[in-house]
Amino acid sequence: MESLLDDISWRILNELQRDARLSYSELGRRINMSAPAVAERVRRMEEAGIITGYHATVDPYKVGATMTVFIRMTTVGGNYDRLTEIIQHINEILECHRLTGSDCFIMKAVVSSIAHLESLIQRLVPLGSVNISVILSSPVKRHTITKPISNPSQS
Amino acid sequence: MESLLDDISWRILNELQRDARLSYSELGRRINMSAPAVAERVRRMEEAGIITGYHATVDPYKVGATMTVFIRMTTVGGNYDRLTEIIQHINEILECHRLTGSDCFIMKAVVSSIAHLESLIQRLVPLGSVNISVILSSPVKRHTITKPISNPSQS
DNA sequence: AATGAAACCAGCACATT
DNA sequence: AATGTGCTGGTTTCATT
Repeated sequence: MESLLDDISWRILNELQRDARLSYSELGRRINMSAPAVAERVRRMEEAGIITGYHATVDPYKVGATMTVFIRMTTVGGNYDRLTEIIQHINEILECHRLTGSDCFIMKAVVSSIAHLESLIQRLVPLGSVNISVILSSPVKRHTITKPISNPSQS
Repeated sequence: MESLLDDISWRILNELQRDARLSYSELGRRINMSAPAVAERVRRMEEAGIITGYHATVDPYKVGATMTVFIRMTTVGGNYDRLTEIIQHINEILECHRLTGSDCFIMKAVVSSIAHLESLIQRLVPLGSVNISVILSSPVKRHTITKPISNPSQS
């Protein structure tokens, strides 16, 4: 499979995944292209939905959180839709994904204390079985999406 | 517990978590403050490690990925350090966290095909037991970190 | 710690290739 | 689709409060 993007666009994506606040002129300098040309490529990637947004990353531990946890949940029957609705409004839940396998959902959440974690669990237990794992450390906090070097064979 | 940040800084964080490419002047307009004042607050939050970076978000499905998976792994003894070392260099692994509980690690990875997934699993199985769940959908893709309204009681 | 002024530089639109 | 130009507006520094 060929990459869907050319090398120049991948270089732009690499730079913007590392630092989303780079100016178009600085971006142009780094990849040897004029600022308007870079801006036009970025605009097209935004329009195509390749770039979905630019987000400042906040360290939760610097603003009051003491723990980040993964919550694995299994719901039954009617609680399924209720859960997806309820978790939208729980600020502590940063992500929620529906999965194959025996865990219906996995969520990442930040809490400020054990008491806070307990109150969060209390809101979820009526909707299914809840299993909490606390993050001890993160060997890979974030890795940027890169151009595939060459994809493994596929039929 | 009082919030560690005042309301103005929280408003800046909210805006920058939503759109990291906002100019200081636009930011200033939104929160009724001069551009240099906003820039100075942002600079201090960066310096304090509250803002750890600004990142463009790339839709993996628009650049060749067909699946996002969670990989849960348990290692034994000597493979522990080897695993943390090896996963640093696997581009497909976007995140890796060490957890309490029976799963030593949880990772998020993107792959372009089933064959690609199989080759990724092949690289990991020598290091421990591997359990894959495929993301079907993401009811919460990302939620910004917000000011705690009032923390639950804690001793 | 915020403001306002000024110098500098970036963004944007347009004409050109 | 990239470049260069020129105008508009943003960023940054500094003096002031």
